[in-house]
Amino acid sequence: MQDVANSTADSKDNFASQVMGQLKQDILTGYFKPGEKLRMARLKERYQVGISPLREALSQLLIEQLVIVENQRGFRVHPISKEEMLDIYETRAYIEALCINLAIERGDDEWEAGILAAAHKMRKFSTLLEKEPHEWERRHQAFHSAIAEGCQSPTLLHVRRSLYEKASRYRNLWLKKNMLNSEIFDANQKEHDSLIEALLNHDAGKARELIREHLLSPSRTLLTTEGFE
Amino acid sequence: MQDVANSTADSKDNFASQVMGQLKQDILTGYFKPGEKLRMARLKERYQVGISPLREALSQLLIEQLVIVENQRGFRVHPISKEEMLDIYETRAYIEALCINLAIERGDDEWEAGILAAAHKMRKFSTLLEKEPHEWERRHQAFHSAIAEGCQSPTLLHVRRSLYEKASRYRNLWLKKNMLNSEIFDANQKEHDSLIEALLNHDAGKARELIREHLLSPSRTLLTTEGFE
DNA sequence: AATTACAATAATGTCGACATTTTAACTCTT
DNA sequence: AAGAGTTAAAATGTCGACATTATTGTAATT
Repeated sequence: MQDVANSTADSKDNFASQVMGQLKQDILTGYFKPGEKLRMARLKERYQVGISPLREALSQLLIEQLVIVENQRGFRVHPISKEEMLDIYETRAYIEALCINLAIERGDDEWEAGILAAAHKMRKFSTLLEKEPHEWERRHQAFHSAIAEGCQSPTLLHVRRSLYEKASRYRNLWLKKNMLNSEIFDANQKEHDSLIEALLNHDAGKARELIREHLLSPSRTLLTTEGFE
Repeated sequence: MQDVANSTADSKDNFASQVMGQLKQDILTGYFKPGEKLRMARLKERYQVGISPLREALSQLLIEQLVIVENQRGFRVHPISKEEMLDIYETRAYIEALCINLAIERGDDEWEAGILAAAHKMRKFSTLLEKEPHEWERRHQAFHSAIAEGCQSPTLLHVRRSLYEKASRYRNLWLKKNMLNSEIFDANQKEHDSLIEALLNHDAGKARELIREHLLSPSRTLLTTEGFE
């Protein structure tokens, strides 16, 4: 609940916070390409702010490892690599499995209800997948978040969110290739159903196995995609 | 290896990076108390830099959740609480157990050698514990890092490091109370020995159990300490 | 005496300007 | 024509200054 300030840039926040949200989106969605130089003059013009808030925003993204900096040579978008992708996805799988494990231990009726509600909203939108992929991805993420939040650990959920964002750039590459592939999409839906079943049955072992496969299969597809190294 | 810039403030780095390291230390060691207001004039004087690098450094610590910000009301040191402490320690225990699990799977002879070397340096220093507690804590941390690095996952190790830093403020409270308690200290040493034994035997279950106890027992002691809420 | 209204004081967030370093372009030499 | 050395242009990192907002202190009213 403490991260809500990042998701929607409230006008009450300072420029740095607002710019940091927009800049993060621009990096995650690929408007700024991996490795690309982030020239101050261009950023100033795009976000309509001075240098100070820009540098503050970039300093934050530096910690989140979405940009890199070289002294006197400015900022660049953090490069992508197969090695980093595999490492992020692998770690994410472990963290997500951990969240689910704890959620099954600690989750109550409200938790289960939240999952079913989120799953419903996601399914209802599946016909609009091609028209509004962004909104679909949002609901997909909300579904998985509803599951993970059952662990009730702000610290662990913060780690999870950070890894999700780092993985976003890679997933967006995957989405561009596989979004319209209905075979893959249907298989994905089935995986969600199986996962829900395992969760409601409190079958932690099965749930861990399913989430691992669900998260890692895109990374295997991405390995064969061009645009790395 | 990519985080090395943070540990020692190289003169090649810009002011923001250097100040961020010093400020982080000052927060972790308690020079700036939890909840304390961080007035710009004071920070300017202490670190001998202008406002711009200061705000960049604070922006980074904001993401690391070591400071908080309220619009037009400046920065404060992130407050501490029993709830946060328990959550951080609990999460840390899971992450550390995960690192150890993977390290036992993936670790080679060099990994085992590194652990024994770090353990030796730590033991050799145990007689100087009272004179130079800071150096002892450094070696203690190096020992545990040597173990965890066997997981060979930069992403997971980054998460681990971040949690270690967040926990530092709480551990420093603990150290002030229990550093000179030789009974606790000796028990600690024994826990290290048992852990090493389990690691060399590739007994993942036992190692997980030991590290969990090793990490969580200080948090239980801290629960009874004054200075919270 | 306590509370509200108001004034003065202080602190923050942002911008523009300056010095320094990097990058690009150009000339000259072999 | 290719490469090294030099010069011009551009970009970065830092500081001081300004407008805006919060905080403190004081006076007036009930």
